[in-house]
Amino acid sequence: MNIKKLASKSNQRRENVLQAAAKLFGQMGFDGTSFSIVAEHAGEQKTFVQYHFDNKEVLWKEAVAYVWRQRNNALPRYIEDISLQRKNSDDKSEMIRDLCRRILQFTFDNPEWVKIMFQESSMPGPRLDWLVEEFLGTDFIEGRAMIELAQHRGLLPKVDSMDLLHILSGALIYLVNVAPITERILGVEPSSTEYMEHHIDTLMRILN
Amino acid sequence: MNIKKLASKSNQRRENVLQAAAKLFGQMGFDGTSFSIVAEHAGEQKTFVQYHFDNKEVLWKEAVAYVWRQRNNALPRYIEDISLQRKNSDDKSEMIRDLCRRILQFTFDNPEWVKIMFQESSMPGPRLDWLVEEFLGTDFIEGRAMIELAQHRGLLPKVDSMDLLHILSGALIYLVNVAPITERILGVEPSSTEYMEHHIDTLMRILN
DNA sequence: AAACAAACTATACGATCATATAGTTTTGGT
DNA sequence: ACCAAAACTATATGATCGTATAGTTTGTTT
Repeated sequence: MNIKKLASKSNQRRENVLQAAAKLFGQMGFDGTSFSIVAEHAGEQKTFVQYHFDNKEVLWKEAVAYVWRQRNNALPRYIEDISLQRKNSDDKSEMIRDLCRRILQFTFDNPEWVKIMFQESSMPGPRLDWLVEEFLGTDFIEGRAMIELAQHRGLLPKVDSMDLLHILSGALIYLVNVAPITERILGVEPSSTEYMEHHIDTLMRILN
Repeated sequence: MNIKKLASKSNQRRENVLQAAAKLFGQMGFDGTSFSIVAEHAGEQKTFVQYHFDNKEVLWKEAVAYVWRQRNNALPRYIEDISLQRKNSDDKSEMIRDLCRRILQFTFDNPEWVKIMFQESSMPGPRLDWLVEEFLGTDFIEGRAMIELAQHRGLLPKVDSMDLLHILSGALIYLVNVAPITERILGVEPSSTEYMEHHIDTLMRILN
């Protein structure tokens, strides 16, 4: 019954709308995204979108929740994988490097979560409050806890964990955020494996 | 005559509009900013704004140029100050720290340039092309040159200069970008001198 | 002071926005 | 087979968007 509901044709159309909405909200922002555009990108009627999502704020919230659901499906598993995968002390540094790699890869594949976070942070208001309460609060706290775990194992320098979280997040996310600019200026593709690996190499060298 | 033009009452009103427009474009994005809102915030009529700036794209470009004019008035001077200020080898590390401090301070005071850069980078198009050609191209090249100068003087680790530029920029800018979030979660004010100094301290300790 | 250009404003227009409501189709239980 | 409810769609409304144009004020030159 639950499965049936999840797999139903209706829900598939609904999910399509959420996917399109998430992408568009990330690209065009809240104001730049309209029911008509979302519907068009999802191959649906505008009224279909409005039927399933009462108003624009509801659509936005559900789209954001959709994005974070994907993020939580992907990233925590990475982290568990990594914390379990402590075979010998040789590949200790390999662990943190792998975590960076996975975060970078996920963010390149699903940049919406960062875009939306930055958008709302640029324009603090009720939507940012909701974001913090719903997702960002725990994200920050868990991120800090992970940093402290890595520090305790000697994988990261023992500086203020919140600062280090910001520095690391910034270094990784900035790469994704300015990727279109870098591509235009240097003529390289920052989302390519080679570029990412090179960037992480540099980051790791600095951290040791 | 030129001075008269710059100081004229008319030009003062025009500059006011540009200031309001820059702030609003940074906060609300291109789509979220309208002639009426800009006019309202500048204390002018909508048609006054439209008279001076033929269309929205012109208004946006002139607002961006206004922001970069301010940035170039402020930052390069800092850099010159710093490169001239090499008294003894003791305060070498103090130089790079001071540069970070000034960039951070300027960005907290004038966050528009980062916001606009990220907005357009999220939604690549003709506006981003214009931004790159007009400002970002030289910014990147000059930034890298400055990193390499600092590396040559032994102030920064000798890793890939472009990567290091991204890492440093990211670490500094991310702090500003998530400041409203940090404030809500930790209850501290990231733009305060104490927080900034602490953050830079951590960054410096990692870089040495 | 007359004339003319530049600076500014009032008004209007079509498009599109978010939203509301009334109507139609599809579905599931009996 | 029937019918009520759920799912979906067609159409309408008022607001605001960017833009255009015609009209008014202001300033300068002669």
